[in-house]
Amino acid sequence: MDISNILDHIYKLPESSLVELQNNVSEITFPKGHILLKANKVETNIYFIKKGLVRAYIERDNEVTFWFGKEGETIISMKSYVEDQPGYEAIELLEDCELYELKTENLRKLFNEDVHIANWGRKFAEKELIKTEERLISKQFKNASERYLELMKDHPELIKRVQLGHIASYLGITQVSLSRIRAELK
Amino acid sequence: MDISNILDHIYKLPESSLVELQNNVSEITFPKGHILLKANKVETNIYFIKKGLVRAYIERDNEVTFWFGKEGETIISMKSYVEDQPGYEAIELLEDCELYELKTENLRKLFNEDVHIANWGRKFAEKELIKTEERLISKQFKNASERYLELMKDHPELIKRVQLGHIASYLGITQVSLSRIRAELK
DNA sequence: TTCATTTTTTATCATTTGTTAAATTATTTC
DNA sequence: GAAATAATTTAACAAATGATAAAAAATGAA
Repeated sequence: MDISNILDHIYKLPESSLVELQNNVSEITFPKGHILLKANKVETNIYFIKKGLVRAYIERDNEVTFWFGKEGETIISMKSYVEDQPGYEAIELLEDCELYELKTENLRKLFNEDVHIANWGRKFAEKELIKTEERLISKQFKNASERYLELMKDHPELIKRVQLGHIASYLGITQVSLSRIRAELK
Repeated sequence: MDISNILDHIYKLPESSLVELQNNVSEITFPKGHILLKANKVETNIYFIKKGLVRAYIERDNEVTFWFGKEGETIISMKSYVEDQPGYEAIELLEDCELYELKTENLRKLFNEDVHIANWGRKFAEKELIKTEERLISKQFKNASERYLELMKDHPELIKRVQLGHIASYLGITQVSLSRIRAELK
């Protein structure tokens, strides 16, 4: 997936602003298993996924995956990006990845200089917010089995590309529970 | 809580932009019990709470409260605001309220004209996003009793101002379960 | 292919949360 | 303040999910 498509898909930018943003982006690749981002560190970049699959997770006694990112999506440590503070999450590459890298510092400059890019940044946060809000509500309304069916419906490819342990923790249940749910659906 | 404090607290605005925003805001009051916003309707305003307390909820067979707003906070139907589509939530006033009203249409104009206001809007969405993300993670990590303790710690005043049925549904459990949890904590 | 390792499933029992109904306590209205 | 109404707690049982362990299946490496 091309960088201009990714940027434009978030919010339609005038050509000059799009070019300005693209000028600050560089390409980089990492192998499967690479830890792109460690917890408790301020991350100074954001990334757009050209190709591949990643997960964001938090480690305590257990390890909880709370986000998957695939082609076209943005990898961002919200705490770093918004508050310049260390984030709680780590990012692991689940497949070999081709990424576009953008320095947060440069993006901030563009936010202050270009009203279109500022609105692009606003739209990005707003869309992420709606997605997160919908997940929260889904968690409040639905039991584990309903949430699994919802995920199968909305993101069938994830089930194929990601191992069940990660899916289970994303759904907020144990792997054993997910296995049981799958067995009951047969 | 004064409107300039509320606006400024989200993101420090230059005086001229602050005035510009304030010029589009009017005051309005509603009594306790008033339904400010109905589900499945495009809401054309956003509100800032000068005084009072509200909740956002969704109705299905049961009724689930997923947000409380108090002094200084912003009442917004994200679906309406971001996508111009009917929202799923209703907003009920839990106390008599004094609100500041701002037409989404006017705000959108300002976003396109004033880079500071665009960044103000960006910061607003980003901060809401972090709050929502933290709630989602709390839901994924903690059991009901831990979530109740967390709420008591972070928002002790809510427990006093809101009846337990609403608190319970906010926490994602039944009122009976919350009662049991409270009994066990004694 | 074969062996070793990892992932997924199955089974059993424990714990948490849900459901329903009734009892108690608090609040509102007259 | 008394009666009516609403909110909260308690109790008993049901359902969902967690924890642990072992078996089965899938994957990867030599």
